[in-house]
Amino acid sequence: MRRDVFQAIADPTRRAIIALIALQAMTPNAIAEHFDITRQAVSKHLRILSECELVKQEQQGREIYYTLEIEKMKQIDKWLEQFRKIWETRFSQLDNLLSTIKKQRKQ
Amino acid sequence: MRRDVFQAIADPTRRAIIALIALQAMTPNAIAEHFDITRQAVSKHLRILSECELVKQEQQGREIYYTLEIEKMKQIDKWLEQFRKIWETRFSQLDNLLSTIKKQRKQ
DNA sequence: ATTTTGCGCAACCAAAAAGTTGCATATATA
DNA sequence: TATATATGCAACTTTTTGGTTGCGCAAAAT
Repeated sequence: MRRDVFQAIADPTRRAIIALIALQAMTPNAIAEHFDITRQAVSKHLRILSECELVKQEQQGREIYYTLEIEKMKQIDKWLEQFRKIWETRFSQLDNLLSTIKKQRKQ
Repeated sequence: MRRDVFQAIADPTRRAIIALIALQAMTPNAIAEHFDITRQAVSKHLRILSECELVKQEQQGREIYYTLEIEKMKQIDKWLEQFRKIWETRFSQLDNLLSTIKKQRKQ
């Protein structure tokens, strides 16, 4: 089973769950109330998020609170780094171009 | 068909293609040479990337060069922003904690 | 003019994903 | 103790995905 962070955030429901529990730990039932799908479907999403270590569980009596492992999100940030470098370079190139034009106009 | 950037980067082959053409525009055949899949499979991936506007095509005779629309990648960056805020807050909280401990040790 | 090459598109297939219902289990509560 | 609640797990269904092969068309090369 191919389970990575990128696959985890591919599903819009999962992205919504992530954003939801980022603010505070929640139980599957509480999460399910925010969506039009059954609790079991939410549970499945949570299992996928667990499998790629994006969430962790905290048992509290018969309730299980799910919290976001925000550190794992940095993995996406890290992958994005290479592109951030490119768009920053392009921006500075544009910046150079603009200042060159400016100089030429002064002459 | 639900086509967004997050779904586009879910597939590892697609992520590799994105990284590949980020550096320079390439034709489907040239891209396919980097992988163990057929040109048609690459073509399909390129179509998905096109549909969510992550790549654009440039016809040159019978060849079609695919280039990355790097601006679109910022959409992921933007989504990540909300979490970046959280982990930066946590970091500064840890920072506060550490400096508090430091102060207490001095007393 | 004929052949080769580069490409997209359609049909098909197997595997995976996303959802459902039903059930078992453990913890609260009456 | 009996009942209600919170959850996970298994079986099943439908849709989506990632791949294939086979085609047709247009541009290059021969």
